[in-house]
Amino acid sequence: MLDIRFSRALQLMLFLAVAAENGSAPLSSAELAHRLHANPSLVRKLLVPLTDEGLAVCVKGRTGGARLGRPADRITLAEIYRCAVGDKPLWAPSPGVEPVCAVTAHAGEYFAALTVEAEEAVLGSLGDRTLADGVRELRRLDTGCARH
Amino acid sequence: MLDIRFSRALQLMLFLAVAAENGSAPLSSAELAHRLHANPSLVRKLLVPLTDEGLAVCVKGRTGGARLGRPADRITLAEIYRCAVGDKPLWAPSPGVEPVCAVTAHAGEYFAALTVEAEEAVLGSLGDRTLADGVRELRRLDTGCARH
DNA sequence: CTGAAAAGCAATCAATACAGTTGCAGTTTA
DNA sequence: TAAACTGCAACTGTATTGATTGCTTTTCAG
Repeated sequence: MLDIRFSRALQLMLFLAVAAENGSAPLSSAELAHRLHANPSLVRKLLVPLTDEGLAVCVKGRTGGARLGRPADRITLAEIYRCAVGDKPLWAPSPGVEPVCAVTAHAGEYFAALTVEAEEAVLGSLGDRTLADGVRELRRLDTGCARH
Repeated sequence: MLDIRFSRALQLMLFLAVAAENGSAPLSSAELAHRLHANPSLVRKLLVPLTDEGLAVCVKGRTGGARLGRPADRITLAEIYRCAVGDKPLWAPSPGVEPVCAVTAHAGEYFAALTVEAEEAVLGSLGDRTLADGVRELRRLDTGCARH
């Protein structure tokens, strides 16, 4: 399954982060949609879990829009990941019907433990990076390229 | 999407591992299919990448079937994972069309780096465990349960 | 106070990856 | 030589999820 939700959510938060740096007004879903090449309604759907967790804040009404819920250096990519994929496990277990032997009886259990461990590894790697780091990295890539 | 290929491949290899321990004949795809509650043809499809990498060996003809390609203590779960999911990245990037600003220009690059790092973390966690460890763990879970 | 501009939300459509099946050709051995 | 396998290609079905549409509600500028 090609899941692009994390990628989308990350890009969205990066936009909000640079807007926060510039002190600009909240970004409307239409503005974000344009930058993401997506539909405003889709952007609002992506924002739901992010606002639920306080990573973003949406203000309604005219002149409304979205902005960061906290400073970018206090938002980790692990948090964004959790919002984007929700409770979906990293890997799905094969549909376990009645086990046919002693070994398979606990295969589901074993696999679940593996999944948890792998997810922790992923979150660990993402937890080391903040949104502010991401913005810095993008700028570095950009200026590095501009030199050529 | 919920990808159950790794789970299936792992179960398959566990079956082969216990068969190897018992010194029994190669397991036919029909036998494996029965234990996995699947179709023999589907099992053979799952076996293709595993045999390509030498983790399993399939012998054709009457009395044919599948067995481990190496001792179970020299097969890591990371190898099984790689076979099961192939080149599919852990996360897919959002379809990157023309970037609209300097920040997004390298977002794909940045995201790819994140993906690689996360994949390495996952493979690291899986690389610590061998198939033999898995069999031991399943037995432990089984006897632990039987005591109650 | 009123209209414009925004978010929020529900229903629905559409693309696609993947699980699963069928059928047959090739191979080996009892 | 026939049975019991694997190998392989083509196909179908379906669930997930990306994406759209069309509303209602909220807020603020003028």
